[in-house]
Amino acid sequence: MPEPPWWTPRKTAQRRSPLSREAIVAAALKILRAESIDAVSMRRVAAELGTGPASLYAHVAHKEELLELVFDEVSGEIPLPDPDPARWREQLRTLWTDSHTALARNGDIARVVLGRVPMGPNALRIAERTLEILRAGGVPDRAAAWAVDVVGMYIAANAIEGAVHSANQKAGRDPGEHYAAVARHFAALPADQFPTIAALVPALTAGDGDDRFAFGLDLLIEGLNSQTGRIVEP
Amino acid sequence: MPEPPWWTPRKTAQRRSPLSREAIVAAALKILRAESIDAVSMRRVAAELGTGPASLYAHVAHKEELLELVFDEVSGEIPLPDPDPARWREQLRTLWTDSHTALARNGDIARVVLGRVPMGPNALRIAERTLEILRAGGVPDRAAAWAVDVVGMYIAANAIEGAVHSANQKAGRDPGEHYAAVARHFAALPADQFPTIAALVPALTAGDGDDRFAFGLDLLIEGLNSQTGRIVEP
DNA sequence: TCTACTAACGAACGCTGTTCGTGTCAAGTA
DNA sequence: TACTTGACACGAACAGCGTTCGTTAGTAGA
Repeated sequence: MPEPPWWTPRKTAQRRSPLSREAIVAAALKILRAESIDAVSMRRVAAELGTGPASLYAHVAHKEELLELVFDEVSGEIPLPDPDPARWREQLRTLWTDSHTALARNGDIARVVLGRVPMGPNALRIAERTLEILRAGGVPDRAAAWAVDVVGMYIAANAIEGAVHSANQKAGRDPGEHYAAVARHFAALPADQFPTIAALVPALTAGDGDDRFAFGLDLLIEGLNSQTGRIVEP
Repeated sequence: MPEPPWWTPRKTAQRRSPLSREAIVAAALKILRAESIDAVSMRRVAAELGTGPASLYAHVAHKEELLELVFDEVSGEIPLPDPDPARWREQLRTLWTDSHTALARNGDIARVVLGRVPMGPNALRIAERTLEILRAGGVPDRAAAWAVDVVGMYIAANAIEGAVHSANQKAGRDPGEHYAAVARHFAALPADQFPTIAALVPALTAGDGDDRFAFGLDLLIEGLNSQTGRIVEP
């Protein structure tokens, strides 16, 4: 029975792609790695999966929730050491450096964690292990608890800095040239107002992001070490 | 001489408002303080000045440049101490705490500085003074230079965290209830996988943002103190 | 008085996150 | 086997975004 030609023809009954939360997170992570967190829009993720933006909202409440899921996925890449009381400082340095590396490797993902306590399963596993190591090292409970927070922020801030840096590099802007321009600008500042900056230009432009991260991390760990065994009155 | 009626009549020759970079920055800062950095759009700023968004681009290159100008304006609020070698640690704590306070008082402005070295005149004045104090305290050049970077990141990350927190508070969401929910969630975690988190719930939820900021700042200053006078081989 | 020039501006482009209503398929039930 | 129900994919739309283009208006200099 032929239908009237002005009737809308039925859609071709093509099999629907089985969309899932995992597939959406994977697509977002792919875009994040290839470009940046700004490139991760609901439309881009949907296009990556061959569908429209509205389809994602059946599996994910907001864009923010999606980004938190991506963050936890990235957190799963961080290797967890078994606590060894004799090597607690070394273990913390490794764990925190690995955390920084994992975040920095995945674009500006660290942006989503600032201002929000990450509570995904992988993030909690890391927090648990970190607290165990700190306690094994004799750091008092409250210092240990706050250290997780404080160091987490430090790691995130550094990862963002590193991500911006490598994004510039990827965009073809030469970071060496940038640093040289900064150094020139510092050296050209009025000597009567900025004598110390001018004198410290070599120190200010020395080292890369990883060196600076390690420096700050050592300060924090050294600070924690000086708290071991100390009784803190409430 | 009457013109053909289909010709467009001349606009009423009204006096134009004198737009300026300062006025634009002031308007942006006003919106930032009243709401958040997300509310600072070119359209909102223009509307605040009774004009359209295109008019701003004669005075400011991008939105980013505008935000950097706003950041430097905020940096100008931070009081600068005169270096006193005997009190260098106390002076650093004051300067850095004041920096944190100034940023936290102005919404999420700290967001603009992550991934970017602030080089406005006020930011440079702070860096200069900070380096002077560090040197007066006997901190080696490279450690002093990197400390400015490292502590700056720490301050910015904390200010963002604090801003998100007070934004939630302003939006009517009770932060106490939020913390209680977090504590309940921690306590409800499977005890075999997360014994330490469960045991440390009181410590994990103790203190407010300022307490935690001060704790981390003390770790950093203590770490710097342990570097004074130490010769670092290149 | 006429001419350059600068700044203000209206309109538009292509993008964003999110919602609504519709459409379609698959499983459950009579 | 026929029918209902529920879940979910999806097109279209909304209001907002940063930025650019071409035009217009007011002013300073010749």
